[in-house]
Amino acid sequence: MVDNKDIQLLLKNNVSNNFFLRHPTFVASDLIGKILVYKTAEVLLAGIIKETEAYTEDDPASHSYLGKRTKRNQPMFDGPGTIYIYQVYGMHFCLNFSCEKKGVGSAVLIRELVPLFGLDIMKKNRSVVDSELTNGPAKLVQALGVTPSLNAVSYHKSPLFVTESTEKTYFNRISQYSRIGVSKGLNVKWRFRGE
DNA sequence: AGAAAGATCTTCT
DNA sequence: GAAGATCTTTCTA
Repeated sequence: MVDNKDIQLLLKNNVSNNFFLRHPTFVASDLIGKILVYKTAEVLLAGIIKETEAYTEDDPASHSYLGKRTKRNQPMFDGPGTIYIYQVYGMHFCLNFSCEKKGVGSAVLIRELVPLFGLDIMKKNRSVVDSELTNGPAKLVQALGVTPSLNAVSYHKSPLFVTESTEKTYFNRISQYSRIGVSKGLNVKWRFRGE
């Protein structure tokens, strides 16, 4: 938990332009412990990123496998930091940030947050107990009140962005696991989790 | 607590 | 027509 002064400080430490211009496994790992912020005229919400997954073009579990573009996955190719929000199972939405240079289809899925600021609004958006607010990719999207209207928006111009933590590392270590909910690509440990 | 089913949209076969 | 980067509710033990 942080107070108002802390959160204002956090807003000033945006990650650099080159942050997403790397292989998604590096980005996914480095995102652990950083702060995801959603700031609009109405709300200011933030959470510590706890779990992520990387997806690439040569990855059979990825929407961008073999570099194939579709109407849905286009934001994955639109340059580093482009927001990619897709719908899963017909009813939920998941948030990703595109990685690597424009034209390469890769991304990092945000899977879990530790709620940090704006808990009251998150609760209103989800009506569940605190521990269930943002512990899943579709849950955190709902808690933040993010909608697909942000899909394909560049991270630099969006109300949704990532900042450095002002504290030293929030987690003791980062563990790697196989990804969740996929039937292919289970040979790589591209799920990163702060413990 | 753990398993199963239901909700219902996009993509690929 | 089936499967999927999921979550919630309901059932069973």
